[in-house]
Amino acid sequence: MPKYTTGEIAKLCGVTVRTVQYYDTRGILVPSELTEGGRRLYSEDDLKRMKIICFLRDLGLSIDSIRQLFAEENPGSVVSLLLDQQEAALKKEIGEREEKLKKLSDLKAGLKSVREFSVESIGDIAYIMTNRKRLRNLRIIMVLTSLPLGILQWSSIILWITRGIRWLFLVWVIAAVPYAFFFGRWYFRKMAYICPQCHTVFQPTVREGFWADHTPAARKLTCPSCGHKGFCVEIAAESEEKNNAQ
Amino acid sequence: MPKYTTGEIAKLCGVTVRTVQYYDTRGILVPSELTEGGRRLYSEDDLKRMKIICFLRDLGLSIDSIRQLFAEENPGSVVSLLLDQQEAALKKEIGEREEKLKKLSDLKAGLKSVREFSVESIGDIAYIMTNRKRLRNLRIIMVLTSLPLGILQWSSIILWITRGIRWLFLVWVIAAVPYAFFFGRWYFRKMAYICPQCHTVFQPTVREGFWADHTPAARKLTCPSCGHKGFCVEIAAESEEKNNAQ
DNA sequence: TTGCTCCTCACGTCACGTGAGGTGGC
DNA sequence: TTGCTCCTCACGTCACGTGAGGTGGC
Repeated sequence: MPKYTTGEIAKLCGVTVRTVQYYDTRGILVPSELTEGGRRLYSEDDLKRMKIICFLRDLGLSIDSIRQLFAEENPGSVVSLLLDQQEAALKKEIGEREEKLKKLSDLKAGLKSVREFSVESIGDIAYIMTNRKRLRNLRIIMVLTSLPLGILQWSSIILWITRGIRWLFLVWVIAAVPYAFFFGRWYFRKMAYICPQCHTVFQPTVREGFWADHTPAARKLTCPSCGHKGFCVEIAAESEEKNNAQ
Repeated sequence: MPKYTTGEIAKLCGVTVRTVQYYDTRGILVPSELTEGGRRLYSEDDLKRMKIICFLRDLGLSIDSIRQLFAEENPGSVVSLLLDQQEAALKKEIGEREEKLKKLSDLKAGLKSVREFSVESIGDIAYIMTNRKRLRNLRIIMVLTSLPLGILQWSSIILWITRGIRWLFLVWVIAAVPYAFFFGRWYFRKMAYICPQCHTVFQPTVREGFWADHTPAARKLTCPSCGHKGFCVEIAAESEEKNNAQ
């Protein structure tokens, strides 16, 4: 019957000597013999056991789980439980990492649109990312509520040009003015803007916001905190309950 | 300017007090003020910084990476590098976990075919799994080399039955006998079997293997180690170089 | 005798969690 | 004064890696 030293076991199983020693101290692979000098000697069975241990570790099972399995009277029932647990754990870990990857690529995309990068830009982008869902919802509401007026606007213009009918255009104007007034109030209460200079989140007055130059995602405003005037990214404002809670 | 305590910062960022304190000792979020009693006080800027830290930690960046980013003179160049590294690391981790999942489901499938489970069965299945590729290759070679003889066999039988021509069958017999002889020698040098009793890997004599009862994956053999007679799973033997190396 | 292998401490890793025992601040 | 929060050690987590200093075995 051949006997293996620590180093031989390690080489045969593709691990370090330290690992073999460690499994001894953890009690999952105790050498079946010791020399007078205190050196570990492993039997053929020990080697087989070590290979099983390495295989299970390679699946990600913890040392305690492996010990449990070896200690169990009828391991058949435990093994499938452990494997199912491990499968679930691995799937969860993969899910977490995929979520992180998603956030990473969002952040990267966000960074591309930043002109002058500073570490604080990351905060802005993070803020934009977390509020994006609410922002999208707000924009959908916005488009839907202004749709009837839009249709009215264009049909009245077409009628005016093609048939010379002007009264529908007048109807639109009469409808549009109060709509713009109430809509503006609603809109600038729901929206907020990030100053690219001092990274403060602020809400402009309705008047300033309404008349400000803007793109689909930003608006040229003056930051009330630092006085900087420039295009500020639009985000959804914190919800009112939160503001009240403060 | 409001000042935040450790607990407030923790609550606003969704972490524990201990984490906020820890970031202080690690030097990535040092409070801008201390009370006379030694309590930490954080400014508005500290809060913003903490939010950035939490966001980056949520992507999986290490504390040292984050420190690096804050310390950098022009962080724009570093940030994309760090994010790319992190993306690669996450993808690698996902890949590793998917590999483990694959092995797990292979092991589960293997366990289903085991009648009487013992922990050693795991070793057998692990062994089968690692050798499976070579086994498949050997079986492909086996099928391909025996294909011409098989065609000869069946065409000779058909000719005999339909037209009464017997000489082709004789040709097959003359060809098949030496083929079987050499093929058997080759086959049982390449294959090995696992004893279900003592889990030893062994190679039978050509004679025993050749005449043994068998299924596509197992063969009824007597284990030279423990004397157990029963169906032993077929695997690819260790390659000869390895045997010589021992 | 000379390398080589192995031995046992003992500390380090990473980002905190968990008490213990004490104290600040409303 | 009473809770509540916060403070600083200091140890634990998990599976080893990495020396240091010493020794066994061919």
